[in-house]
Amino acid sequence: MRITNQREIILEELRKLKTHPTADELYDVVKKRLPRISIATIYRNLERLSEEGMIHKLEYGGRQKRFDGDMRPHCHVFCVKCGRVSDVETKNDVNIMDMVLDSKGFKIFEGGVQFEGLCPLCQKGDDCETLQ
Amino acid sequence: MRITNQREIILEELRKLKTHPTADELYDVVKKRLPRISIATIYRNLERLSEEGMIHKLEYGGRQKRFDGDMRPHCHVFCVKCGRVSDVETKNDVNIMDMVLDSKGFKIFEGGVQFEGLCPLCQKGDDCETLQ
DNA sequence: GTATTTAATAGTAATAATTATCAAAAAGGA
DNA sequence: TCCTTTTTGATAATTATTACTATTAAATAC
Ligand SMILES: [Mn+2]
Ligand SMILES: [Mn+2]
Ligand SMILES: [Zn+2]
Ligand SMILES: [Zn+2]
Repeated sequence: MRITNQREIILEELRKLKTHPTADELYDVVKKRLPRISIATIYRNLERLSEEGMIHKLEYGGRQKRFDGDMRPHCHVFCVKCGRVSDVETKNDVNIMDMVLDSKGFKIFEGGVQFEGLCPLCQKGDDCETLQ
Repeated sequence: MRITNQREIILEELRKLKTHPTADELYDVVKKRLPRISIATIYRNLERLSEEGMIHKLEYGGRQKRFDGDMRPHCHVFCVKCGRVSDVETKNDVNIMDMVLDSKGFKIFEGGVQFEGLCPLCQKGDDCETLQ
């Protein structure tokens, strides 16, 4: 995979963020360094980088995918109201993959615990849906 | 909640299916019994039934929502290629909620294990994306 | 039983997120 | 440098979902 300037900066900015941004949220950040970048380039590269195993694509509830530059294994919680995602610190004494008894023919290569909840903002009753 | 004919048949057909159908997949099934039903009625009722806790809405970010008429607690695996969802049988000896050490201000009310993998069709290399 | 109110439906328009397309530019050799 | 391949920016197209609205059906009041 070629390391273009766009690709490098997208990865760099994603890694800086601890917010698990959506494509358009990351677009807003990257635009500050590359004002002429296209949203399509963001989508394309996030897809590509996750294929290459350099970032995580988070397909949790909510209508938008989110992305994570932190490749260390860890759990997430997502807000069922606004879709925000946060890391969760957990005890590390369970091997999830060992729990499977029957996967109905699916080849499983990843398993993780996901929590659902309300983010601090949504707990306050803020209508933060639109900020998502 | 009124029990209309449409609502009843949507619930009935969803419960028959073990496939975790999308709204449009269920639409195709229900149409056989109610040829004049609207896709909007399917969406509306699936939303309503899940609000009432009668069915599960399975949300995978950036993908079509899927629905499950089986309310017994169980785990799912979804195919990262085509989005199909299947039940996973698991050992039932872990209390996920006890694993949390720090949820960064999120109020957590549910936690579950979710698996990612490839469905039997996608393993064969079938381009089943369109059949989804 | 008929009138009035309320909820649900079908059909379709609007919206939001993502993906596809394509000509131009950039990257990486030979 | 010249040639080939990859990537990009701009935008069109698609997909999934939600919103809207006139009509119909159900429930309740009279
Ligand atoms: Mn994370
Ligand atoms: Mn299920
Ligand atoms: Zn929230
Ligand atoms: Zn598949």
